[in-house]
Amino acid sequence: MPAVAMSSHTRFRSINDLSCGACQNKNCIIKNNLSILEDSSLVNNKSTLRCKKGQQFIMEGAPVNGLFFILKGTVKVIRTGINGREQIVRFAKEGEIIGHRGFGTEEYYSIGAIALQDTILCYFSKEYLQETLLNNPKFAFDMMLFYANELNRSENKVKSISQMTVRERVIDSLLYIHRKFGNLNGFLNLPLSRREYADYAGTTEEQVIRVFSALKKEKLIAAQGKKIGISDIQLLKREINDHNYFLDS
DNA sequence: CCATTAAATTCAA
DNA sequence: TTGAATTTAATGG
Repeated sequence: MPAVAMSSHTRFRSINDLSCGACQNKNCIIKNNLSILEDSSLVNNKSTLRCKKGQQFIMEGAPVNGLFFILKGTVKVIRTGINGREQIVRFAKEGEIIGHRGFGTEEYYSIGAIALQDTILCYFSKEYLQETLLNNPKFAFDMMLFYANELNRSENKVKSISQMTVRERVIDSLLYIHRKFGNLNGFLNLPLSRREYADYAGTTEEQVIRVFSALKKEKLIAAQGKKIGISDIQLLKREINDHNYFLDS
């Protein structure tokens, strides 16, 4: 009789089969090209990694050997600043790529990545990726589109951090989370601490708390602990549009 | 920035 | 399922 802890939600679904063929992920570039890639050395040599919540699976400065795809869960990508301040570069969800330069000539990671929830990752080695990209134009094209989008988003973020006020940056962050992760029961479908909002918006935890309090008073958002609900998305959007910022991604 | 208090989450029995 | 322990939020100096 195996004494398994019942307290943790240990539901063993059919996640036993982690092969690309069994994957349900509609966003994954590899999954979407599986007709071409099936039985390729890339797919057959991938490895999977399970991360617990809060676990860091890419350390800044560690050597690069490949590329991670998220099979399940969410991840934050960070870069540590000069004073030890952690800047969240982006949040990533199922189907997205972590460690963008994993197949290039880069030798060491310039970013770190931490699981926000229990997460399953697929890991593809640099060698097989390079081989596959060289041989499959369609796959290479899809990858290029993904990278172009990321670059666009990253450039927008630079602008927002340098030109917007704290309040606008916090609102921008809320809208970004809403866009990307959507709502669940009227709350944003990704629980983040105020510190994480601060690290993403490029401000401090206190500032975020104060902006949240103001927004609550103005009935633009609702907050219960870590759960944030957006009450009036139109007004929020307008507030940053007036400062001539828009564009989705 | 830090200290205090209130509130929420986690953990283990 | 509960409540004690720990972490996180909120406020004011």
